[in-house]
Amino acid sequence: MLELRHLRSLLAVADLGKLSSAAERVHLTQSALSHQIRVLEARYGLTLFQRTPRGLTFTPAGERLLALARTVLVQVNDAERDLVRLKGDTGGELRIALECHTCFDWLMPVMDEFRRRWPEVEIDLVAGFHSDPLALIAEGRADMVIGSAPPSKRAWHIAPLFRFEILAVLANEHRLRGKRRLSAEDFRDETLITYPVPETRIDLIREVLSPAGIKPERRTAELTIAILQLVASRRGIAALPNWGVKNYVDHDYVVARPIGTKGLWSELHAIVPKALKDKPYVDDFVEITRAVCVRQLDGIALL
Amino acid sequence: MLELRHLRSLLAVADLGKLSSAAERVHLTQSALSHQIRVLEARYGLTLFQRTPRGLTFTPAGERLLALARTVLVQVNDAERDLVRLKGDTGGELRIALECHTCFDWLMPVMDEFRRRWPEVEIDLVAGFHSDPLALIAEGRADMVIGSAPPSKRAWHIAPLFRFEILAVLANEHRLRGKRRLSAEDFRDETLITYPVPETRIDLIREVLSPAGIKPERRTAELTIAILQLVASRRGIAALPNWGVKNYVDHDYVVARPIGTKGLWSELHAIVPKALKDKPYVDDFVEITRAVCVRQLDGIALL
DNA sequence: AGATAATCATGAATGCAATTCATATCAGAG
DNA sequence: CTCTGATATGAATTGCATTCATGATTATCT
Repeated sequence: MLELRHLRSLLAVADLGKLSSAAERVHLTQSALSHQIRVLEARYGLTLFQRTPRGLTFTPAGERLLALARTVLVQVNDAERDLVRLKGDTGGELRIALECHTCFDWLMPVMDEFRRRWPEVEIDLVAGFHSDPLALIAEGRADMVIGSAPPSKRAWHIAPLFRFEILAVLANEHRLRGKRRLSAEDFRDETLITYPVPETRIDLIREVLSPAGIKPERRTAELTIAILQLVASRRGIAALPNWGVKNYVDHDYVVARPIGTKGLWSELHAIVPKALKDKPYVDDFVEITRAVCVRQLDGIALL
Repeated sequence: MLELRHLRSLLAVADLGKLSSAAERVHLTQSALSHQIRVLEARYGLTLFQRTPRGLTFTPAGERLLALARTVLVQVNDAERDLVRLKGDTGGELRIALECHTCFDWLMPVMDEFRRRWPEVEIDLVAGFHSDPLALIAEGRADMVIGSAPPSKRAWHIAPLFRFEILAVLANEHRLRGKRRLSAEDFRDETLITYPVPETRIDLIREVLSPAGIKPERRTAELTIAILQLVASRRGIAALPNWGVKNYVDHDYVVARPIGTKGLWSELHAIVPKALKDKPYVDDFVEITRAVCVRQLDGIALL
């Protein structure tokens, strides 16, 4: 008998293309998923997937079930959200403080979807950037911080969002453009163009340059596009998320290079006070964020 | 985690109002259903039903889940039907022969729904009434007979539909109207108004009157409404299904009385040749019939 | 009232089916 | 030809839904 569990698995396979990754997402082993699919196929006497050594692709029958999964699972989620609402304790506010400027790029669609799902929750951005955004929570001026590494875990509830690579961005004619990847040394005589935040908040400086004892000139700009203009007109180098510059690189406006031998990676988390942890809309915000970002941000990896 | 099994149970409870009957329909024990519901309620921290000693009624939360069940399960059925279609072997014809005239009353909506679901199957009624409808199947002139008791079980596949009571129908001013129930003896000096079919096909005669050696006058009419007119104008007594006369009784056009001490009950089955048994649309036809009839025919009991 | 007949609830035992574990198999890349 | 990364498979295991046996509750009948 068909169960939602099957549909959830199907959706995971569709999203990730491979049994092993899909299995992880639904908290099963690859073997379990394989068995599950085999049972389904036997039940209907149909092949649902074409097996290839690089993953699974859906047959028409598989597609039909997948379509069912998509519509049904959305309805199930909607219903469960309504139940939470019926239970009360659902109103509230969610004032979000950002640790990094680039988050703006994806936050708007997330907030739109959130407002649709939780009309009775007041969601807002805390204006401006602060040296210690976590303090904003402590002071009661924010409810959630979206930012990097979790600090103590004791006082806060931390929901992992995703990982992304920070790339060095160069002008097309830059002297370093020939290099496959940049090292700390390469930054020595360059001007670094950043958002106007303290050095400790800039991963490149904190993780790479400071340890190497390198302290390049700095110049700041508020907007990503302004930073890119400065880079393109050869005023210096920037370090930006891969998904933030992809479009500009694709259009040959600038070039991007990994930093260090393994690349410079950064993680984003949603941090809320323990008291908010059980508010149902907090989990949902995280879920929406992950879904939206994985869909429209190229080159990120969910945590 | 919510599963379709839960939604199926919910739907059964909604339809039948009682755990024990609902349990039967989903092939579980009453206990299992009770546990299942308790798990659901615990999961959402909500009460889904108000318990009364005469059954369960839905709370708003329960209603919400029930609404989900209704939409989702329809979609699941549609999808599964599409899968069957994708597998092929789905075209065909379904020529139905009726054993009793009253079946017309519910057959049309059933056929409408069937055509919607199986557009590629040609469904038709075999015209006219025949003394031995099963012979029509043998002769290849029909694919399904809807009628009473299964004859041999060897040669045919039999799907039970429902049970209903046959009531004696009297004019409002009839001399027998004072009696709570009618016995065979009561028919002795009456005229029996029936459809124009052989005596052996009339349950009242076969089961009640013949055994008692009573042979009343007969008069026939083709249409139910014509029979009722004859009854109302005191030309005789008729014996008709409870659901067929309910409306007329409710409007005081005629009165209806049970026959014999236990009432006279009849069963309807769908009979198909073994060869057709595995055609997917045959099962679906039966399912549609049962669903439509239980919804719009008052006083029947599914078999 | 008291007994009766319905209903649902509950806890422990059970059993089955989904899952895991360990391993095989397969295809393509280097 | 091996190594890597994927799925498949069979047997063992386990988790959890289900059953069994009984209790609790409440309306109905006498």
